[in-house]
Amino acid sequence: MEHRDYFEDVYDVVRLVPAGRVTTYGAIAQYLSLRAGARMVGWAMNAAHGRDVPAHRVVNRIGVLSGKHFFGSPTAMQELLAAEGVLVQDDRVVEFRKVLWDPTTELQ
DNA sequence: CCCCTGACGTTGG
DNA sequence: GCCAACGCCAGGG
Repeated sequence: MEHRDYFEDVYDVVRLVPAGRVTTYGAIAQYLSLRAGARMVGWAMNAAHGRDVPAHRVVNRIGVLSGKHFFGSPTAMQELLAAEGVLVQDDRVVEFRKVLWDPTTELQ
């Protein structure tokens, strides 16, 4: 992958996540070989507001909705996921392992 | 320039 | 599985 603005690279990957599936900050960082790491993927998402990016499909490594605070209401992220068939309970994605979509293994 | 704080993750105990 | 310590880079104070 090129050394273009990596924020854009992150957004491109997030846009590839199918509805009904979720991915993680770390998986994206690994797929793009970002030396910066998962933390900067989170930073990129921070700047993704208003952009055409399905940010609700990105959760942390154990399936927790760590970014829900950055959505309009406390339940907005969960509702967006539920509308796509991804159930959330106690801020955690139900059956996380099954709905996880890892670009490194899915995009070949 | 130093210190702290993150939409994070790995490692070691 | 839980917790603490780091590593990571960008911004803010």
